[in-house]
Amino acid sequence: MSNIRKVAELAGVSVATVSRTLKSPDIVSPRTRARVLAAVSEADYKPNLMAVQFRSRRTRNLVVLVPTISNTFFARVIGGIQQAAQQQGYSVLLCNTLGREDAERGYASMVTTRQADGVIQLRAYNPFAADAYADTALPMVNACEVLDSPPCPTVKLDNRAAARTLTEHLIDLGHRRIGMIKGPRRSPLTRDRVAGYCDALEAAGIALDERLLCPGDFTPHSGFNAAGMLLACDGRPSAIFCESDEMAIGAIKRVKQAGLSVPGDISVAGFDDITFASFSDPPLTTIAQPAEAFGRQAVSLLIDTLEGRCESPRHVILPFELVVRGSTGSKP
Amino acid sequence: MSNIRKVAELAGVSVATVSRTLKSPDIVSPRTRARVLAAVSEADYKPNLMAVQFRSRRTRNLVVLVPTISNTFFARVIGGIQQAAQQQGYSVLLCNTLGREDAERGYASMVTTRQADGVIQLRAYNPFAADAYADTALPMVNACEVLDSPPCPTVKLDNRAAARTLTEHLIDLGHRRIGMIKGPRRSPLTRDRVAGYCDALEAAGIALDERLLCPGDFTPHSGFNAAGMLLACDGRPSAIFCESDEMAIGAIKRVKQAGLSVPGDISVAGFDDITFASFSDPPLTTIAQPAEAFGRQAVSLLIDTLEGRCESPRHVILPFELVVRGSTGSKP
DNA sequence: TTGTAAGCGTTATCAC
DNA sequence: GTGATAACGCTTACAA
Repeated sequence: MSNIRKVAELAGVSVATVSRTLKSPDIVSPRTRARVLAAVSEADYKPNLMAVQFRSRRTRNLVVLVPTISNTFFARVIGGIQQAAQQQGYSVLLCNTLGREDAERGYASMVTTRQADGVIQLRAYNPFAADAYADTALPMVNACEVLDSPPCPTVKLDNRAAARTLTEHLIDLGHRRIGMIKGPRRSPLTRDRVAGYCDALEAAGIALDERLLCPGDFTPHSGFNAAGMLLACDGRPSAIFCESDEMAIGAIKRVKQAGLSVPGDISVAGFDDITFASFSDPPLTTIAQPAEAFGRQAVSLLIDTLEGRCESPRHVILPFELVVRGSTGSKP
Repeated sequence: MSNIRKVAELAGVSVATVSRTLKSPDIVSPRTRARVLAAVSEADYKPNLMAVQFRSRRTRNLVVLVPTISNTFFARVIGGIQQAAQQQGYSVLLCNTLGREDAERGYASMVTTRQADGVIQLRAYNPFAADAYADTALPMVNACEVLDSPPCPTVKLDNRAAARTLTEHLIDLGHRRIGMIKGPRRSPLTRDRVAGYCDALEAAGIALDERLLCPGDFTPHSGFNAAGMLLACDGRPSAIFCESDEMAIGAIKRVKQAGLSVPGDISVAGFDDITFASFSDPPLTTIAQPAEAFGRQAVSLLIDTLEGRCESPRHVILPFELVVRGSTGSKP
């Protein structure tokens, strides 16, 4: 493998001149520059980034922690992250954590061991040891999910308003008993969405029935199971609001399996607007989020933090949109 | 940030001793070891991996190039990769290429610039410059898709046999006009599967009708469109074999939209057995692949290549399984 | 404008 | 068993 020394020999200059030619071509004389560039291409020289990074003490790598990459919503967020990172000269190291905290910690430690400069988290969990960054800014940004503590820059949806909007849509269709398939209990995101759901009920004068709130884990299977619970419950709901499209797809399967029709007997709504939402039968009513924008904003926030430019807003709220398709209809 | 020198001072030993204590604890005296370890924890010392990698000239990072991470089949392959890599002390840098060759090249160049040791490709494309590794083994392994040239270790399915099995299943159900929604034309994977489809037709004495072969790009949308072509074709098929579950889900939507039932009027089969396959309505008949095994095998093959242990098999063929669900039925 | 040389943090090779 | 030191490939004062 050719290194800078070989190129220097080949061009008959010092290694410093080679380095300068490549970093700031305008400060070397045209003649030298030409000779060096010729030598570079003759030797097919590629700077050893391991050495460059080692010397400059930064990697320009960003770690992205994703709970499940096989969700098209997250995939779109990641697309936005990769695009923005590339534009700003950063690489992305993607980690599919599958919710395993040890995996998250392992990847986050790439920052403490200097393999990456910062972390973008798509889940509410702090992968760093409690006291590691007590004095300095945590090199981390949260997107999609919010993190209560420690405080770090965040880009999120107004989940409470979105959940309220979706619930109001169901109420407008005449539904009074509306089930909700939530995310995991301790998730701040779920907390906000449940609050929005409650807001809508209260505004419509509908009493909250705790039995209509079932927890899930965002997978189709959990949606399927939770829908089974709701169907079995005494005074079953005529509509179900799922906190993710994947759970909604599972819920629809369960409802059909019970011999009921969607939305004829029961309306089902989702959240995220994944690709399969419009291929579901019936197509899903859902909340669309600007996924790519999540990614781009997260990258900006993180790079601002890393490079000490913190005048930018620390919290970004992105807009949502209610997408009405065929899975919701008037109360029978 | 604390470095090895600080720890050495703190423990009153040389940096060499600190390094030895951490790398091979048994060659330092118990007393020294205890002192050093105390200093390590007091200073909260973490070795700077950038320096370690620089010195050892290996990163123990593997780049994984995935066409679309939002496919649950690929997500499972990646799960297998991450698990195997971690066991062998490697980290995974995941790249969602979205089919963009510049992105693939960009990530593959992490190998030439020494940011990673090797590449696992889940697509048939050589991201390295033509002549870069003329003499030495390409630090790359192909999984799922095969690559015709240059030759590199591969882990794949017997796609021809799998396609033949699936086609025979449809023939056994009485179908004679069987449409096929293929992948991109130039894909070796598609070539093999089309060959298996032809094998089955030929064995059953059914003439090949080129009009029943429609290309797609593995997305639900392309399946939807291709199914539209097949429905419009003169002498429309009574069964459609899709080269991916995602396309099958799109095809089912299109068939239903035409007022036809699946499998009542038209049977539809997929390939991959993604999560949504069993949540589709009707649930998909498909070919299940041992996704995690693909990942694990690819990692073994790559690490064998990187570490010069090449006695292991260069090509691994994994088994498939026909999963019959509700989307295929007897010819009406 | 160019060359010399120090230094980034670690590990390996020598001595002792 | 331990310490001094060179080396990895690059960048950047500083000197010429």
